[in-house]
Amino acid sequence: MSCGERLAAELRKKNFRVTPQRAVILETIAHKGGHLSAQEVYIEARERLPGLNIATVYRTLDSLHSAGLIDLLSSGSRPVHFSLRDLSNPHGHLVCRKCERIFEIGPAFIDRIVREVRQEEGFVIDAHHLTLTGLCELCAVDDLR
Amino acid sequence: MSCGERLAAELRKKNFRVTPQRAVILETIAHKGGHLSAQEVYIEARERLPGLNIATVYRTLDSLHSAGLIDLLSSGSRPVHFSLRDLSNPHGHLVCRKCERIFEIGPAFIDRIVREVRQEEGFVIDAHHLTLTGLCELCAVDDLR
DNA sequence: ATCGTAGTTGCAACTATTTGCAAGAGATAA
DNA sequence: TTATCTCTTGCAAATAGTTGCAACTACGAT
Repeated sequence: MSCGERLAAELRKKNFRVTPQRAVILETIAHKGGHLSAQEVYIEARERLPGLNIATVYRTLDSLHSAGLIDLLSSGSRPVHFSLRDLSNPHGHLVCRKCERIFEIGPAFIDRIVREVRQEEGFVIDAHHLTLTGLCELCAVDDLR
Repeated sequence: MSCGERLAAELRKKNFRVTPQRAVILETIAHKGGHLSAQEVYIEARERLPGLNIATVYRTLDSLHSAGLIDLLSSGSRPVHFSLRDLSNPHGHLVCRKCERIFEIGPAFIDRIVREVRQEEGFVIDAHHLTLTGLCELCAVDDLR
């Protein structure tokens, strides 16, 4: 299924409409790859759709997120970042609060955590956009003061 | 150890100074309980320290957080909320993205997740301020469309 | 008690994000 | 195709959060 088809299908499910703004913003995120801030998305996307407004970008990012098309990485502290959801590879992020590096958690382990939380608490975690903060291996050693 | 003594001890460790602003802000959070936004902290704290500036509040919340005195709840989407760190009860939060309710994860289960992530990934999650988003039991049922 | 250093604060300007509202435009049915 | 119903958008104003900088002050050294 193409990117555009998925966009249409997922938005419809939520009773959201398919608009040029949404398509351009999703394509921008898909094309650039990695994690982008709302402002970065705005700057990129406006080149392809000049009249685009920043308010629309924020609202669109919200919509795309609740439609499950993009994930967000709220690394504990400030600016939330957005990335294309990769259906074939649900993964999480470990954000080191010291060196700020971001590590991925693989699908297998994510599955395990999701299963455990569902069993213990009856809560279904979103496997996509699981973000944990803490200290990476190296920084943890340093932290023993 | 009193609240003031802990403040002093923890700040010193990080080479942070003990100031009236920091004391008032920490007391405000301790006194109100629960989770407060930066703006709420500002409004409350300013009553006890009239000249207090909003920029100071943001900077202070950062400092108190990195000193480990308060935790933050960044519920996936917008405004970050702060709460006093309860040393005797490290816990996490499950935020339902549908009904927005917040559930607590108990210390025992938190410990288990922390241990598992350390084993599998060599990453040491902060047990305080572990926040997961997803769907609560009720909303998960609805979500089966 | 006084001094000096470096961390902190308040201020003001700036950037980022949200909101209300009227005009615009997808989707569905006729 | 046209009408119609809502969802969306752009705009502008409001709110939230950040930053540079000079003045201030906690606190260890003298």
